[in-house]
Amino acid sequence: MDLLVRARIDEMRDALLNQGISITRRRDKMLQALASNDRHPSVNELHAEVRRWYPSTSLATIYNTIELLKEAGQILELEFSGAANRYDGRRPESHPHLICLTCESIEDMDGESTDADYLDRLSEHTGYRLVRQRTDYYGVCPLCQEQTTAASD
Amino acid sequence: MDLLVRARIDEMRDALLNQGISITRRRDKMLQALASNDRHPSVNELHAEVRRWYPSTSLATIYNTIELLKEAGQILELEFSGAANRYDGRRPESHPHLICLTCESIEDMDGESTDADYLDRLSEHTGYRLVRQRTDYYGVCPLCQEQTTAASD
DNA sequence: CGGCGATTTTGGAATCATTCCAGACTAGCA
DNA sequence: TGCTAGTCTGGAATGATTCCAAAATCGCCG
Repeated sequence: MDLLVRARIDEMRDALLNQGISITRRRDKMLQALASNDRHPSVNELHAEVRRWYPSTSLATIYNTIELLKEAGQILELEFSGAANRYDGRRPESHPHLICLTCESIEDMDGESTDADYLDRLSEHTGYRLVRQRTDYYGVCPLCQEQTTAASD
Repeated sequence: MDLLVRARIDEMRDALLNQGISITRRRDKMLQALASNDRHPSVNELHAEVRRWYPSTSLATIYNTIELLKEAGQILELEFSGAANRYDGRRPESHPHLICLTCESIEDMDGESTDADYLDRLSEHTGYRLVRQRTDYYGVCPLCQEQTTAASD
């Protein structure tokens, strides 16, 4: 397994333990699923993955674990109204994404994450006590562009 | 009525007419509601507003009109998964918002909107054909901070 | 004015992600 | 083995959004 993935899993594990939350088998599988998947999985995808090992796992457990991870600041939630939310467990700090409106793929964009300093400065300026940022770009990914072009020939 | 509001209503009206969409009485009220409300109303709030004039108006009509406005590029939709979507009919181009996690208020942030040039340059760089951007900052607004402080005394 | 076809609107049902909850289960420990 | 706290399940509840067929309305022409 990728060293970075393993490191990330440990990071999440430690963060949960620090909050007095135990790492059950299902939770552990979920951390693995999150750390090793860079496609920003939905709850259903995580559910399917954990089920491969523990078939009795219910959806509620996935939602529950996501809640715990959010409280520990170890997961980034991308909200959508029409479709299911998507999650980034690899980089929990705010960072920009490229979202394809056609195939619903989501990928991390180059560029650094928003750091606390920046939010602090902006908090000063706006009067808000800012805690996170969301920056996403919507469009059509290269692959979907190709397929559209091909289809119209 | 504010001149800018009136101008904005005309702008939306023209955009719809250009697409061959007629301005019915309900749609007209909805344009007024959108142009004169800077709180980023939800569908329910728009519904309530239009109902003040046409009490029989159904929710479906509001959703329907929003769809038309989206197609005409005349409204900005802010999606949320837990809560209702919110709409900005005053500035339909992508621009950043300040969102209060406590009272759910949303306000426009100072600063210019994302212009097409910027998206074009980023499209070049990423390979995506980008059409819009979402940038929002989440935190606690000044008013809610006050109230928290007061309550803890 | 009266009727006609096209568009709009209604109201209720359907969908679907998410949340809630009560009861069943499990792990760790005495 | 039995206890307790924490976990998990399965299903029901919630709520925003979408869908759809029937009713209402509009613009237009005779």
